[in-house]
Amino acid sequence: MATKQPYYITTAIAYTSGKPHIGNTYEIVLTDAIARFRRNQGFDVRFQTGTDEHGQKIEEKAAAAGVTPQAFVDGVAGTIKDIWDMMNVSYDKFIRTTDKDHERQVQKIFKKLYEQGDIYKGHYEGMYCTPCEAFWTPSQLKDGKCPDCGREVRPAKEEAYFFRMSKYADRLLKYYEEHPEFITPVSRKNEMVNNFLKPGLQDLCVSRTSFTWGIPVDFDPKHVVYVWLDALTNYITGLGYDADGNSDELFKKYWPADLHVIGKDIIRFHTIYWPIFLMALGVPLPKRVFGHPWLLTGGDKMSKSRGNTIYADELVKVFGVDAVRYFVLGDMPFDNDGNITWELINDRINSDLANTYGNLVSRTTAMALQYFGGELADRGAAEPVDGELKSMATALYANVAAKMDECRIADALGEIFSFLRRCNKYIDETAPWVLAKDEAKRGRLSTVLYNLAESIVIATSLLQPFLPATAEKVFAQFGGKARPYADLDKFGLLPAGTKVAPAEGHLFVRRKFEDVKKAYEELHKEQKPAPTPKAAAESSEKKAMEPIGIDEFSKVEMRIATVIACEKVEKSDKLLKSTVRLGNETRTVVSGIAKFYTPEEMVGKQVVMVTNLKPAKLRGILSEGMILCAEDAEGNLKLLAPEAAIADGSQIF
RNA sequence: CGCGGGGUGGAGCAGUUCGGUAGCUCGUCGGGCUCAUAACCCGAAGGUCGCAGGUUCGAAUCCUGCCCCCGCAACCA
Repeated sequence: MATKQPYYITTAIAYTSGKPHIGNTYEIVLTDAIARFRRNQGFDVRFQTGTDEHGQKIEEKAAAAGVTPQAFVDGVAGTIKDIWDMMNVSYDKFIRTTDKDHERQVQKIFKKLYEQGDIYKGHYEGMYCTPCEAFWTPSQLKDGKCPDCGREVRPAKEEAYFFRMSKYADRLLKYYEEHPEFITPVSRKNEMVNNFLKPGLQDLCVSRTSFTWGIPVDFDPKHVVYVWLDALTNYITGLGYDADGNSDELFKKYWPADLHVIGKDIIRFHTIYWPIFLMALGVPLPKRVFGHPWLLTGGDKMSKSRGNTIYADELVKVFGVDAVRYFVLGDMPFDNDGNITWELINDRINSDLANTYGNLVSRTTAMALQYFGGELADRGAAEPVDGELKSMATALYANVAAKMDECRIADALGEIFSFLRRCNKYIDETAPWVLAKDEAKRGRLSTVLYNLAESIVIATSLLQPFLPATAEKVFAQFGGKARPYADLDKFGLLPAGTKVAPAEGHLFVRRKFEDVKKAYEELHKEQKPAPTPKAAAESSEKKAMEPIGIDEFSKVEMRIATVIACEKVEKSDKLLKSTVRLGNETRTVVSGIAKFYTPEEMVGKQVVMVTNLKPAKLRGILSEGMILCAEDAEGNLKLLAPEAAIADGSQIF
């Protein structure tokens, strides 16, 4: 191969609203493993990742933290990059949607699509309920009135730009048919076709006027470009795509992408909107989109409010980078969501990495050193038992590559570990410690150890994309070099006379779960009072608690109230509707505390209430205040109450 | 009837597209070995494949109905 074949692979860009958890981190590690594997196969790989930094949510978070949106995203993007780097991710480009050249291209793309008629100016249209601040379609109305509050609605419009999606639907369907591997796993394809394409594509809203933290539409600056046109185009702007036709060499070389790795939740955007945008731009479509499943904790989705979030850096502190990489890669099913808990990780690391792999390396090293001073040589004393080992070794690469081609990463690792187990069995079959007792069997003993070392080099070469740092350690012990993938179909390339070096400690340490638990608790003890300075997102959130003057505080009116009646809000699982007495006035308050208090418990309780909060309607009920609660790290809520009973309506200051 | 995913031995998962003896890893129990990280190797127990019908010579797999769990959406002032 004179020139290497290019291979362009990307992750979704991470949203900079906060510190990414292990589920987000999984995606980047997964992509890294594929990228490294392709490099080892001889592809000229370009691997791009980055951050998605615009949008209303970020604008709000930044405001809450008292910083500019730019300062906010700078902090979070830094945190994300730190985590990616910690995980030993070999990306070539880290793009941020606030990069100037990206922003400029998005504006150009928007304009181009507008000028050629794919984007048009329109408006949301519908029946508007002013108190609810919501649009309704005629079919949603109940007896011609707001389905939420039952009040009158009026026709209203809000200006926005739209992309004409339906125009390209037929071409997209044809592309699906001609490229059956485009959507991986294929089961998702039907979902897309049946749910979105067949019923007819709706035009997509591509601009907003309700917030400003975004890329302005240059010819109509009260609009900012809305999410997908901004975010998805990173894949081409990161290669230097130019809407006017002056694209960089990089773009010409690497586009179309070979693989977009994304979460299953955004498959729709990558397999419908993204290809359609590209068609409109006259740019070739990516070859494949892999929608990976999610990592759940104990079967539940990770979320901060649930308090079950697991972060990569915590896991790494306890287990090490490669062990964490191994777990997320090796234990994730292809099509269904995977499960991650501290106990599962520990079990997996102990049995696979420490027992099967680490111990294999360890015992082979020990015997080579003990019997031959570390010197390896195949003395030609082959026996029939060797055959099975060798044929499995030489077939391994093809099997692993086949799984990798299907994006079945866990299965690829499974192939390698089956082989490593076979190696352990080979030791038992050949019983080198028995051979060692008989001087006449010395040749055979040497051959057996040579075969083991050779097997370890082969397996480790294939493990390198998954466990890069570990692989380096093993190569350092066994001849210093990885085996080129082109040579993996041969057995016996390790030069005679290669010296096995003693190990520097164990590759992976076995741990009892109690010890892991202790380490975990230790970690959380430290973190609570003093957050690590590294967690930029968190520290910037803390900034929201900067000092305020008494004048600002006194704007908040808080009073004591007694709950005189309380019921669950129908069809909601978090809301309680309480009627409270505030001196000679009664009010209705809706609170999200149903998970922690029953209506019966509430009645008769004295609570602390914010009384001058703008009333808001929740689930159709007007809430005239806010009952104060304290929240712990797990998201549990406890009501605040006066230390002793006091008259309703009493002021708090 | 808002949308979607799922229910397979104690745990985590394959298998379901194109029906044909239910498979893997871990755990448990018994045995072997001692080079090795109480590791390794062999063997065993353990499942009416959520429930009920149906199609079929035959269903985890196809059809119908139902139950349960989870995610999204709405709601967390």
